[in-house]
Amino acid sequence: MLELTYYHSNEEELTFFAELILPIPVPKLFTYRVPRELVDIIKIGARVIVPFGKKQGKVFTAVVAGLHNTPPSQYQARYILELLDEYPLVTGYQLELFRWISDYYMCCIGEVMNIALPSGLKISSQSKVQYNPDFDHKELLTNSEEELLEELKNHPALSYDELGRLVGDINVPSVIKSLVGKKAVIIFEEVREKYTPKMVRKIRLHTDYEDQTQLMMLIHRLEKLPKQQEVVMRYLSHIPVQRNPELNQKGLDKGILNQDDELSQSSLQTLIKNKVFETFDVIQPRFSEMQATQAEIKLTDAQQLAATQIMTQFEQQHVVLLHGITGSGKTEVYIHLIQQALDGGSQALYLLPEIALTTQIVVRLQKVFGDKMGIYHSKFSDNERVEVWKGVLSGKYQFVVGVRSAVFLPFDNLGLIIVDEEHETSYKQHDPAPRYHARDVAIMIAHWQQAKVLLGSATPSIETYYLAQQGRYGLVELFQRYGAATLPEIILVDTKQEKKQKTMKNEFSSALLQALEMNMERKEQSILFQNRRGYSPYLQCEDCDWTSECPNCAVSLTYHQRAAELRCHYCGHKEEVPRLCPTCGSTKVRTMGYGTEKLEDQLQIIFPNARTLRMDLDTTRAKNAYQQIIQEFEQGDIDMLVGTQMITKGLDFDKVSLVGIFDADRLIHFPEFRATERAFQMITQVSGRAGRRGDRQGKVLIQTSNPQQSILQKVINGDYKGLYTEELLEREQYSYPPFTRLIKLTVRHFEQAICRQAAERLAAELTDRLGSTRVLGPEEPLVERIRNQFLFDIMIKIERGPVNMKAVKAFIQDRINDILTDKGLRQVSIVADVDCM
DNA sequence: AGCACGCCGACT
DNA sequence: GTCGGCGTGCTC
Repeated sequence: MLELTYYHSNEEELTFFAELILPIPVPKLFTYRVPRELVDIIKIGARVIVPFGKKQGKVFTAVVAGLHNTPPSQYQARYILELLDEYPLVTGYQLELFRWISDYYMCCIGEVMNIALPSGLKISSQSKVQYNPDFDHKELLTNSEEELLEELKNHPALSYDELGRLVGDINVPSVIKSLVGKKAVIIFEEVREKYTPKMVRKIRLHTDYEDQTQLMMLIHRLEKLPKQQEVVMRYLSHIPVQRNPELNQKGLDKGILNQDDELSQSSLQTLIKNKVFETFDVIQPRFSEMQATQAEIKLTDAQQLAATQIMTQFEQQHVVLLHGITGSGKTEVYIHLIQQALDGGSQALYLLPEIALTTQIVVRLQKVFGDKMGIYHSKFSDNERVEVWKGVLSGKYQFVVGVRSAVFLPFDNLGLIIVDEEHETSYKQHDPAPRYHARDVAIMIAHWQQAKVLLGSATPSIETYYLAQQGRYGLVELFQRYGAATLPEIILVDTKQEKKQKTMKNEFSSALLQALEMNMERKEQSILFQNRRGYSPYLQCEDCDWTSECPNCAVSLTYHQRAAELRCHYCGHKEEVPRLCPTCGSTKVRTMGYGTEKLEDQLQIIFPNARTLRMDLDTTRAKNAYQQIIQEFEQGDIDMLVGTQMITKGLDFDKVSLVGIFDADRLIHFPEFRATERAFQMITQVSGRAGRRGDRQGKVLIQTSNPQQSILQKVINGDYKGLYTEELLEREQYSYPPFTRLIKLTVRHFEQAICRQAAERLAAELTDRLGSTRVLGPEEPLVERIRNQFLFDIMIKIERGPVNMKAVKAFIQDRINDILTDKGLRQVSIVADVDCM
């Protein structure tokens, strides 16, 4: 008896449970039972496959966040089906990071994991439909059922999505449901490993012939078979089997032996059949193994000084801001510091905004770091991203250059993180959750791993510069342009005046036209910046004032001439261009305002001989289009490049000596508290594209209706500090960052009244506790309806200082939950954006 | 997020 | 009368 009791209790203790992160937006972990055979090998940070929900066969990939032996009291835990990793795929630091992000950015940990893991690491099941070959009651079927079944007969198995694409307007789920009832089809869950290593088939000489005598005999034996002999000789010319048997074991790409003629292919086949050669498969990395070719980079005196100052400041500070003007050669300083970090045995991460991570910079870094460097970019395939993840885990990649999401890679020994173009808003993820800021996350990670953070920018964000001024961050300045390059000359063109004098040609001032013409004569390139894509932002009828508007959103429809359609930039809605005014039938429908497309059009009319290119979201949608345009501009005989903010970063062209900026006023007067800062940053950035040439000063022409505006004066003088001082005063006066932290709550609903009601109640409840100075709104955002959902914004401002932000966020979350569970306010959705931008 | 269960309008 | 619409609530 005693013994039985003993065994029993022991068995209970041996039952282990795992706390799992599942990729679903639910604010909790899920408890699963660990099968006995996995108890000893399962580890925190490993991935597992678990069944989930009522549906048979539905599975998810989850990550183990904890292990214990306390059985849940409220429910029966289900068993983990499979363990995917022998070693943790997610490090302890990452789990801590996931938790921190979900707390700080007010989202679920599953949402964090979902964004953090490349999808190649997440296996999930998908319902598939298959034709039942035993079915023979065709007479029972309706038309649409028959149509669906026909498709299923022609394919092995299809998902609902695939079926939907094959058969136009059939309600796939409901028809499938009835087909299942009639036993015409079978549904099953398919689980598919997404990551597949790239395999190459190689051949090597059979081990027997590594022996010299054997090899000689073989060659002799092949005297009468010249083709085969030639193949063997060709192999030996690539692989000196005698001198280096290990090389033989590594083998040779099959392609190399039979690349030029097909006859040798059959000879090779025979040799393989006769066991002279053997084939084998090896995993090949998707990234070419590039060796470093440049041992060291030379720093100018100014760069060397900056590097030394940064290192000195790192002794006191965890974060240092490198304020260096465009073209001052910050990259060399970065490379130098990364090298130092790697030499010290730690890892390094170099973050860049998406559009700045170009081939130009990658090639430059590869020269120095070779195959020690991983690249993490959204344009890369899933398989490639999985390889970088695993490469960081295994230690293959000590250094990664990447975009925002690279902060999620499994580093555990970072020494240095560089956040270049620190002020860039694309570091903040907008949608979906987690709405994280990669710069701030990087600083958190560095804090845990005792790494240093270097923020770089020519135009730092006000927040960062403020912290540097406060002494919270170090500050190093680099104001000398690299080489003999000088800053461009910036000229303000008064469009109001030119309009009065009737010297404008369409959107072009005479000053800009003259400069463009001169540049063409000199065979130098020009860049024209207009931060608006499409032909014109809206159409308008001259007779009745009708304007083109999106049926789903509260915005105008943009006219795209090339595609010959009207498009909504918010929901993607498209419609045909009306020939006559839809309301009054007038023919006087005009394009109003202008985007990049219209500018390109007008350029071609004004300069019929000019070769122009356009770079915006519309021309760069294809996979390599961005790269192609850059290459064409660099190498082709292109005179002018018209583009949106895409052209502001990462492009270093030698022959660009003129930059034209349109509609500066629209940038400056955008109704948003960061507008001035943004405008300064953007205009300064674009201006930096000019005058990179050492021999002659570049020129920047800014078209504005009010050249007196102080921000433009500051741009001309490169007066960042002036801008900062002025901005800071405003920010303090109106309680904006850096003096406060912002949390924006967006309330959405299909009915405006319900949306307003929910928002008003939420705002009232928040104000009740936080006070009316801390809660603004609810207020209709600039676009008050998107995809037929009405929006209301509530802005919460919490002053920096002794405020428990955790408690504030918990309170806000409480109030949100209160609204969401209210039966009277069904289907309201509320999104929190912490540190919104 | 899925997905199933469950309660009210247009069809045999 | 049912079929199927989507609103509601749960998932270890």
